[in-house]
Amino acid sequence: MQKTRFSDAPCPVARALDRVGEWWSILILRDAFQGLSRFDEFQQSLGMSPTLLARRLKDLVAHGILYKERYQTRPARYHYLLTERGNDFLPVLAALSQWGNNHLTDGDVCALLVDGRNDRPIQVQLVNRDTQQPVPPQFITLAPGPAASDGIHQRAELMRQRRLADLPEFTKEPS
Amino acid sequence: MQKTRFSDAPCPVARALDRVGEWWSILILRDAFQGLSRFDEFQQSLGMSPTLLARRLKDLVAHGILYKERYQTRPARYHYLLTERGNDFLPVLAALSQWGNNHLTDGDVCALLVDGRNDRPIQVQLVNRDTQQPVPPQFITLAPGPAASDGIHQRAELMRQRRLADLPEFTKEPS
DNA sequence: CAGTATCCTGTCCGATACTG
DNA sequence: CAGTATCGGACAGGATACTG
Repeated sequence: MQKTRFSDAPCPVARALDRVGEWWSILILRDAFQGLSRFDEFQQSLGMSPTLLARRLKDLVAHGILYKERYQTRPARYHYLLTERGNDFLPVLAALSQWGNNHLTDGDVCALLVDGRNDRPIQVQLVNRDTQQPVPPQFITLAPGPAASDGIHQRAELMRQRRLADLPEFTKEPS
Repeated sequence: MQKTRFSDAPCPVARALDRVGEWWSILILRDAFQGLSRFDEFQQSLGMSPTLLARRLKDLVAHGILYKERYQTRPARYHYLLTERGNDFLPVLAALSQWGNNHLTDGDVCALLVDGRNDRPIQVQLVNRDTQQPVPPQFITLAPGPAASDGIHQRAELMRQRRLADLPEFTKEPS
């Protein structure tokens, strides 16, 4: 809305960051997935100023990630709910949460992904779209698509060769 | 390093954002996964000022996501490679990329996830960790872990009930 | 309850210039 | 090539007060 730094970038990652790149936006979405919907619920949970919260909510609504709905007429009460686009954001949150839990906590895990039907833990995984078979991360490349520039194509090809040829290089740790 | 806004937050998402919350950090990682490693490669690809790039690289190294290595002695040449922690970040990038491609492009897909062994497209999926079976997103809840507060537990339980009881609510689109 | 209106500050970031 | 030094602007974000 007010900022358009990467909104016209061809890269989907950059475009995504243009929509949800602000810290608070992602934390708001996290809370939305945990069931929060009202203005004051977000404010209390996140401890942010109403001004900024209003700004972030407005942006998320403008980008079609949340939508605002009046759920009560007298007095008027609103809540913010996830659109389909917003719901589709869950895997990002899941991946972020999984990474955070694996690498950034000291054993005090505080948020887990579970299947609400049976409380089984969930894991993010990368799978072959056709076969549904899991693919080890070291084989995956962020390949450029049709809209990418030539330079990117060359880089990507080089990277793929490297990863396939010399896998140990990519699992090596700093000395 | 210089900022510690959420570094002590119990939520893994918040902690993750504390490490890679800056726009450029994620874009640097994206490029790292595409094979870039040298300072000037990043700079040229991202078009950012050397000052800022140095700062971001330093942060990523400090957080153990990249590591700096001299690959040539005379003259000294360095490159930045992904640590294991950095490599584990791929699912996040994948999820972000998938979301961006599905929702934020006008058909001009520019980056795809593929299995480098056979060029098959990759998809991010949420699966049951034990059975490896895919779980539909609407059943997934971001449940609080042991370290979460009571309030969060209550919210989460409420959310789970809502999602399980009234699924249509969560797939509804704005009028 | 659900925000808006202001004011202020930190810092993210850009641009340019310079060094081993 | 691989950065550091410095300056300045824009804006995210904080704090407080106020309204329907």
